[in-house]
Amino acid sequence: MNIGEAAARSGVSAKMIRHYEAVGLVAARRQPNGYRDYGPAEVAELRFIRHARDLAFPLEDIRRLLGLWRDKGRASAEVKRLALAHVQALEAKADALQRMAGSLRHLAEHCQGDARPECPILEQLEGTGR
Amino acid sequence: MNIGEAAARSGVSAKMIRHYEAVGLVAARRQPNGYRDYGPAEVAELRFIRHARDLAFPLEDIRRLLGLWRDKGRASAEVKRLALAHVQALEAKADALQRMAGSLRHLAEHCQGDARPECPILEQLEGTGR
DNA sequence: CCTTGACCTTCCAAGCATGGGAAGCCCCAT
DNA sequence: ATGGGGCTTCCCATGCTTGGAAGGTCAAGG
Repeated sequence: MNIGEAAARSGVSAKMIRHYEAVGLVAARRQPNGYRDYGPAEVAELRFIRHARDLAFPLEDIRRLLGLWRDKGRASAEVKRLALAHVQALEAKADALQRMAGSLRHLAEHCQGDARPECPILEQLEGTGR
Repeated sequence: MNIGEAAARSGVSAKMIRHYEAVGLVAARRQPNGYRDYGPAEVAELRFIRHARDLAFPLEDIRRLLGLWRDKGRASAEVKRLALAHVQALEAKADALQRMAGSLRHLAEHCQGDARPECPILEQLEGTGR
């Protein structure tokens, strides 16, 4: 099948399918006319990538996950290790964002938000301290 | 003062100071020899930018915040509006990350993580659903 | 047979914010 | 005058995705 149908079936845009091929994630055969040719196996791999991206795995992680997935004799310990490391990264990021949101929200609560210029938010940003 | 000292005093790298100038955030006078020349006002603006970046404000928001900060007759309502919108964006991102971490952690908990190949994580990524 | 439109190909670029590095100029102390 | 450190500009890379331009390919219909 052509790239368009593979995109529709996998939920990965044609643009990204070409990109994943360029970075060596999913190889595609070629039809005589030069068009990329996909079978069910490739579509499944693309879907796998999409699901991994939905969990915000970076492409390098996905490369390893794909390798493990293809390897029927893999050790699930390896997969779990990757996954838990990623969970930690996600939680660290989420915490950082949550902290920023919290302190900014706190500042905003003390801002009148009217026509006058006084504003603790700007004062905080201005401050020399950290 | 030269860019190096402005960097040290503001906590913004010289690299980024030049970038902020290139995108029109903070203009710098020039010394006769072509070096950028900074005074306390510019250093304060750079510090302002750094603090805003510490709260993950995008540069476009910072551009507006800087404008409001310079405008002594601003309405704090405008600042508050910007801040709260950003808080929402931060919390949305944090929630998304937290959700991903949660579901991935859940999957990992059901993975034996031993030498055998069975792995619910890979099975989930493989799945056609969602 | 020829046109049209939908599909495919490649390459280039932007976006976000930051950092790394090269080539060359400027200034000061030795 | 020589060396070193700071300054200048310019290009490149990161990570992921999307956009467009210019052109080739194919099927349907006049």
